[in-house]
Amino acid sequence: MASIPTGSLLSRLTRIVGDAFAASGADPALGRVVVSNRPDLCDVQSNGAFAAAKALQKAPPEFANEVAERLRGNAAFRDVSVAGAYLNMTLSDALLMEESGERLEAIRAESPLKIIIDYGGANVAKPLHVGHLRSAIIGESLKRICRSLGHEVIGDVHLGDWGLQMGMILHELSLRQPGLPYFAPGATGPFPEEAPVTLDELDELYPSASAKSKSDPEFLAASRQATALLQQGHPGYRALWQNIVNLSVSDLRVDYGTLDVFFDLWYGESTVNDLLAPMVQKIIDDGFAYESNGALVVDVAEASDKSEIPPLILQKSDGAVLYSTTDLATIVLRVKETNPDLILYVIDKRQSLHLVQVYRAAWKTGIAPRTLQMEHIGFGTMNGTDGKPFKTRAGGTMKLKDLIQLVTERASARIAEAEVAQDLSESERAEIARMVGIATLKFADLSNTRIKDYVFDVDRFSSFEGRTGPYLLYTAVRAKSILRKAAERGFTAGALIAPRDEVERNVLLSLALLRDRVLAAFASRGPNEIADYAYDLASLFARYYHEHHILREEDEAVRASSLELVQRAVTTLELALDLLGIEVPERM
RNA sequence: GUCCCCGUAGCUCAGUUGGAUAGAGCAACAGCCUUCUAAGCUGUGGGUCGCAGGUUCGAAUCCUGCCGGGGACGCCA
Repeated sequence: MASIPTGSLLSRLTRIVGDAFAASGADPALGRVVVSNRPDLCDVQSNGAFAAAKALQKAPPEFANEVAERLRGNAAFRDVSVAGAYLNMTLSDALLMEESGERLEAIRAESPLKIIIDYGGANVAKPLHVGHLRSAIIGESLKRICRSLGHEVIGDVHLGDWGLQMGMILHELSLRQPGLPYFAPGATGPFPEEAPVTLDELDELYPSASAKSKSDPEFLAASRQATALLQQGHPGYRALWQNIVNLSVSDLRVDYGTLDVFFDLWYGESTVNDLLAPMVQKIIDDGFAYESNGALVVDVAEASDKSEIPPLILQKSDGAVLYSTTDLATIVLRVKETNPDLILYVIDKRQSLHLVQVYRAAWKTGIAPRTLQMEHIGFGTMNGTDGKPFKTRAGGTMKLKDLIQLVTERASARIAEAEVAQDLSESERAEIARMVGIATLKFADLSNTRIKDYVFDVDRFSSFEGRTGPYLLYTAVRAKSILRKAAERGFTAGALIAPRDEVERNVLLSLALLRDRVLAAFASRGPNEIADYAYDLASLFARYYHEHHILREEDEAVRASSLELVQRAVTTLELALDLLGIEVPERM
């Protein structure tokens, strides 16, 4: 163990065991090492002996014992035993101590990928509501996970700013305030710099227009026409649209900022407007598009499809484009600007068919090289406790702002009740309350499997008990508090000594598994793997500091080692939480 | 109708890609605050993994068929 190992703990052990498998004539891939599901027996195990023995036509226990014998000399293990044909390994203290450092650099990709993550899903002029929460939270976490592996990642909010909803708003405004200069026939400007409505008015405008469009066909037709005019460059509509976008984006930045969600690009569907016509023309020229029922479409069906995949619509019969078209043009732009290896679309799972159409059309028409991977990172619906899509108690749509305020207020109340951080200023306590509230929301979301619907229970989430974001923060904050008090007393961390008991050992093992969990989370695009890990580590650590009073420890070497362990736990826990997009306060 | 996703403890959810005795939190019950923050820690009880077949040395996990829930299926996003 002289050289600094690279990779994760399990990949390193898999290499060792794989070599032993190979030396016994078996496929080294069968020597895969996993965390033990029998922690009473061992730390890690390899189950490949069954399959390897079968291939070699040997008795499984015999093969397992042969491999075990080869492994017994290795300094990585304190003990290697065989049960049936399970290969059970207990790690050496030296290995545990060495691997329990954070060392994320050991798993950085050798050839980093260029990745674009398309998340957020905000629509201009529509307030963010709880339905937007998941895309923002999952996307932000994936962005951080990808970056931690050294990939070059660009997060793009991809605003919905070019579709029918804009036409509805423009038309509604033209009815309410027909005297505005934007609507004067033939007007070419100059137009006002500021939007003619406030944010509050805007919040009310879309729901109102949307409702009208459902009951009033004339209104809908006029909205469609306004959409088409906007897209074709009507000067007044464009000016008004820009004013509304600016107003809305400034508000979105605030909300996303409160959530600690940060985008590198604030592009929207409109960004690619100038690319649309040439793109469509080229698709026509190349023979991929044809007219069908008045619309211009591209076939994307394939012979192997289990059900019929309808063609992608490039242009509606009224000449307007829709999101299929802007999504395609967005790929044109992304290939041109970034030439990514991978695009992740963090979008509601119900849009899977749409995305399949887009990928296929992009590959087929040559817009995307075949080497460009595009993946739909779908997620389930956030439901209320009744199992139906989440609504407020009054039955309305809950705005994200209101939800954030709600969890923040609960956190604030808890801080006051617990009488903590009373020496801090009001604004500092407010910031802590925000962090606790955001941790509540994010951990609740990210600890669920992405693809499944989940129940959003405000009462449960803001109770802050048990397996919650606040629990993780609390554990980390207490650990930090120990370090702070140690520093006040002049105690310093020192060399780790061998773990004294199972509790301490379990913390070391958990710390050593961080890199494996990050790799697993990347592979599955599943932040919940990190969320599970963070909770496991936090609860093991909580048990540890309950059982070992660190500052009262009189043996200096033990105390220094314990402080080192606390330091590693804090670093690792904070890192895991950071990958989830969760910030840890100093106090709470 | 066709296709996709889901079904695990009373409730909300995990389950390391096929491994041993299926795990957490909440709720219930019993302990622990002159001791580094009790938003905590320890313990107890609670399961035909929707049902039935199949593949395998081995299945909550893979295959088939049912049952139940959700979703998608060309001019909304």
